[in-house]
Amino acid sequence: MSDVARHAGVALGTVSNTMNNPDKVSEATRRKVQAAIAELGFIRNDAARSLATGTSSTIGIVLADLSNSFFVDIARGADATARQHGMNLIIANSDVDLAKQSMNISLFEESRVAGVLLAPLDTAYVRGSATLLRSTPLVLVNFAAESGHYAGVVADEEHGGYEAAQHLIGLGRTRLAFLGGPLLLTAVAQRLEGARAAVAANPGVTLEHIETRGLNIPHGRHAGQDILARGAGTFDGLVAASDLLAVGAIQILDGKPGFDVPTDLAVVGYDNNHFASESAIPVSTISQHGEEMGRVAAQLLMNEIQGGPTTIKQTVVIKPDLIPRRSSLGDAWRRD
Amino acid sequence: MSDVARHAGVALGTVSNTMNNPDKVSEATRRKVQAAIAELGFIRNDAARSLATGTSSTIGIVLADLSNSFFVDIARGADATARQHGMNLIIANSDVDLAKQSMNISLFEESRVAGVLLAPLDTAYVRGSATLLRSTPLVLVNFAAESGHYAGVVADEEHGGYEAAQHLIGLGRTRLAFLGGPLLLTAVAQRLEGARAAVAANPGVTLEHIETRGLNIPHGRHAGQDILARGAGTFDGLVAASDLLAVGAIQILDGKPGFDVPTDLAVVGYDNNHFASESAIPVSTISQHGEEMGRVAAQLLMNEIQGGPTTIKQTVVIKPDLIPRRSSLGDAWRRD
DNA sequence: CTGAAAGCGCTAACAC
DNA sequence: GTGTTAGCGCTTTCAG
Repeated sequence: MSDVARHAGVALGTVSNTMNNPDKVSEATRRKVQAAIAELGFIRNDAARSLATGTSSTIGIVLADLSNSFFVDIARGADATARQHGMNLIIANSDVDLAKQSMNISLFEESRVAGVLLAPLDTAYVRGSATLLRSTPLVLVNFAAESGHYAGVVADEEHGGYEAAQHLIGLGRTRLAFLGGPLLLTAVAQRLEGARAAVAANPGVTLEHIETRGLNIPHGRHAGQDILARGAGTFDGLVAASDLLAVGAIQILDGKPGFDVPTDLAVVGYDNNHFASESAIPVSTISQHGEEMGRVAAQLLMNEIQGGPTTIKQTVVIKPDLIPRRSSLGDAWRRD
Repeated sequence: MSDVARHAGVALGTVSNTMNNPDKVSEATRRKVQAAIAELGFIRNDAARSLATGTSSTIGIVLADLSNSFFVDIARGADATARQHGMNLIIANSDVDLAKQSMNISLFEESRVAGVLLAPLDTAYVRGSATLLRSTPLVLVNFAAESGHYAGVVADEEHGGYEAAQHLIGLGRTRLAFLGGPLLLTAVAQRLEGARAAVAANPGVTLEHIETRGLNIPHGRHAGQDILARGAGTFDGLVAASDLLAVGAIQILDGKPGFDVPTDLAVVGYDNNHFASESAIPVSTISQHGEEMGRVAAQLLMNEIQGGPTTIKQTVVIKPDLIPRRSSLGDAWRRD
């Protein structure tokens, strides 16, 4: 930086000021300094800067699984509001690995980011590792903080499950199945609770839980075989805990006599996975609004960064919404 | 850190050593120090550390579009080899925005990462911004550096296009169409070249280019309408420049008389998009091996970080591979 | 605006 | 192993 100062024929402090307090520097000298910066290819050392100021203008987000478009949406939302506040967002991927998640958190902590957003692996696996961060502001995304120690934003999973089941019931379906598991995934358990609540509110409607070992397409295909074995007419409505599950089941069932989708069996998925609308039969789904969750989470983090540790740690709940498509509406649905 | 030293009853230098040169410290004192660290919740300040050493153990990757699973694969591959070398990988998303891309590069440059990987927006839009980085080692992914100033890893797009067309020709198809555009996307242009080369090598086979305005599903649907208008039998094989394009076209064409896929029209896509195997008709595709590209790119970067600026800037070419599925093989194909 | 200087938290080198 | 110290590149303050 002193090179720049010499090259521009100004004082070192003036160089610093043109970068940080441009209004304290006259138009003319500012341009001289910037010319020198460009000429020398000077790049300010952010490590030294944040050492000196004790602050940083970047925030980090730790994502459970980048392969899941839901998390990418969260990151995109967080990035948008971070930029609005003049901050940068950097991402670390835990890749469904608890050890990597811890490393990523430490990484951000040690590099003294202004704050961190954490979209952790599913709750059941995390509970217990209560103390996540002490000094750095931390906001949880898609995870309900137990202790109230952290601010956060979560989706109302139960509401989503309720909406899904209620949609099918509204279409006249009475013999429902809920596809999903394992139940130690709290999101799945809550979605099931919501579906049960909808059924309980509608006399004459039944719901059976078909537990799966996971939420991916192969699990859906496996469950599809089970449903097939139960015989046509056993169910006339299917709530799947994920879009992938729904697609897998549809791949097996649709076309088989007595299992036409949606005539014999109306299907609703969950997540609004990006390809759900492009699969063999576009899947009705529950959208969790990942991008909005990211925006809100980043906003909570900004509050905390500015407000200090006294800021109240609120948890914002985002309501998911139904997006009906062909798998439940049939020909009544049309693309766009 | 001096707090830790006092708390453990050792010298400041010893604390530094237990973290950086554990072998220079006796077992006993090392444990004392670590206990103090845990007790005080001490977190080493990486900004100060990298200021003092002039080095960093994290590398950054700037990705053109996180929504595209190809880039996520690249990041995953890079992360794997970075960890093998004891380094951390942080990600910044350009979100198909040139301005964000520049900001992200500067961000990493200023934070003095050990090196950066850049998977940039398509070449045509980037050419000209020749000087990307001076001081920080930089390796390009999925982009052919013109000047030889940067190391890089790219896919052999022409080979991919050749393979796709050759696959159809091998199946006895003779009236091919190539779907894709705009041609100022160099990847598309090169894939088309490859397809043309395959056709030229096989007398009696023809290929017509149907230009699209983009590579997404709606563009594919639009092109599908065009093909439909041309009448049944005009084409018997279709090479699409992306899986999304292929899916869109199939959505329109399959089922229409004379357009059964693959009987009347065999289709090959490109990218091995994660959902390509789960669409209405699983799409044959060309896989670019994103994860391997990421691994190789990170390895090149490691070489450069260790070897200094004298390291030769090589460009590694990864050959894409055909993954045949139902859209070209028909019933001969079985899942897995 | 200049010029000088203290200090951010750490590493690395020194004599003991 | 200890205790001390210079210095990484920047910000910030102060008198002029």
